[in-house]
Amino acid sequence: MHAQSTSRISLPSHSVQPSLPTAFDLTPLQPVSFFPSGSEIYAQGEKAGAFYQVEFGAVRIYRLLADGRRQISAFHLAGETFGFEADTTHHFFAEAINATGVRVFRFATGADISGQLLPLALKGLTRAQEHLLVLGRQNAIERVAAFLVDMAERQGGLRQVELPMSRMDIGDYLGLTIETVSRVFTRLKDKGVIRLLNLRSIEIIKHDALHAMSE
Amino acid sequence: MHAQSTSRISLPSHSVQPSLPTAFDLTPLQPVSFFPSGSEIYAQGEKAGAFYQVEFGAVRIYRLLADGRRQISAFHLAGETFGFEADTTHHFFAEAINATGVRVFRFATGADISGQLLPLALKGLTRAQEHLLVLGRQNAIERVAAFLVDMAERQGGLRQVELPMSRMDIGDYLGLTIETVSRVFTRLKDKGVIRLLNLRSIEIIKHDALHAMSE
DNA sequence: CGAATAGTTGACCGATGTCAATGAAGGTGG
DNA sequence: CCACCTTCATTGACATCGGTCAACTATTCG
Repeated sequence: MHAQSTSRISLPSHSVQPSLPTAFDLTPLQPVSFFPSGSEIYAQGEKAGAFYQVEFGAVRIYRLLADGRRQISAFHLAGETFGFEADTTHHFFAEAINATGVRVFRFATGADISGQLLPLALKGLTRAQEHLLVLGRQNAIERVAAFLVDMAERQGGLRQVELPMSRMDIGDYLGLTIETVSRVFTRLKDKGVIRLLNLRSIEIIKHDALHAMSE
Repeated sequence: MHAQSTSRISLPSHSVQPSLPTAFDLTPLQPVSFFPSGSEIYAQGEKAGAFYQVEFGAVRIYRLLADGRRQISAFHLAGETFGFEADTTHHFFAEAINATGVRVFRFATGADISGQLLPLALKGLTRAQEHLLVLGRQNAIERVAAFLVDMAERQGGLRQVELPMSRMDIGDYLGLTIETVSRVFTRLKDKGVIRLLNLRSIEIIKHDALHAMSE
């Protein structure tokens, strides 16, 4: 299920806002690796030694329990960076949710890139800690509302929000089952808070109400 | 409820294992600030500009929802470091759980300490992401078992484990109520997996069983 | 020693999970 | 381009785990 990380493809027409303060000079102009839908970018236990920036598409980061229960700790959209680890081993799985282009930055051992990596790591830490509040203390409606607000903000705050991931992915991110996610979507629709344009995109009708629900 | 961060106290007799690879040369020999039980070390919204190393005692990091629900994202024990933020503002509260001594490292704006901070941030990130799995996908017994295993490991893997925090703190860390935490402790005791020596310390009788429960 | 605080236990309830049936959407081959 | 099939999502009935409320017990601190 490994992606062919050799193929070079041209950049997509829609621009990607750079999340990095300055261009990385350690490895200039990395080629973009293409990962088909569902393919693995790296696996738990593998040797780490690079980080990754999404050019287009979307990525899920997750962990598994022995019996198959899955927790998605993060989604990464275009422009976002992931894959750095505390030691030289990956502690999580990374998979392409859709057809996804990823720029891989390998770093030579010894090269000091902590200045560039630290803000990214701290951002990720804050994000993870905020997600802990959602999983630990919010009910199903609040979780879904928080998720939709977050996705909307990361897409520029537009009314229409694209959800590149399945209901199962959303459930595994929010600590819910697909049935509960589906029921909450229906409730939000019935309340007139959102509209379901199709399975993978929604329109936020009452932004304030949604924001209030997410606490 | 602010602690007097001026008082200097002598180091405790029991040694503190350093979690920092090398001594921080930016601000050598920081005094230790003392925080009485329950006092605030910093608050959400406050200006950040330092990080903190626990000398003795224990610290809780948490966030609140508007209605008072609390999620503790981390406990920090002797030797551990906390308090760095993605921007110049604290996003969480930090409180002393018990009488606690903290070494405060202020950094001048501009000073590049990313080399020292990055490994700490990455460790925290991995910890937070692993905690997401617990909150998102594990039931009450598994959560408490995982908590006890973690506390035991952080205290050197001894049979006897000190729990410096209250049942309420444990509940707010694990996304459970105090009643559920208490019931799980009782069940683990009845199964002969642990013994309750007193309210704040337990003995692990069947370490393998406990580890298996935590998945 | 007594009051206040923290923890335990029990009865009951409700939110969310489980299991199952139905419906919608997307991909593939004719 | 359409029909079929597979996959994904929705909806309903029911079960269960953990929360809520309340009473009781233990511990700590003045």
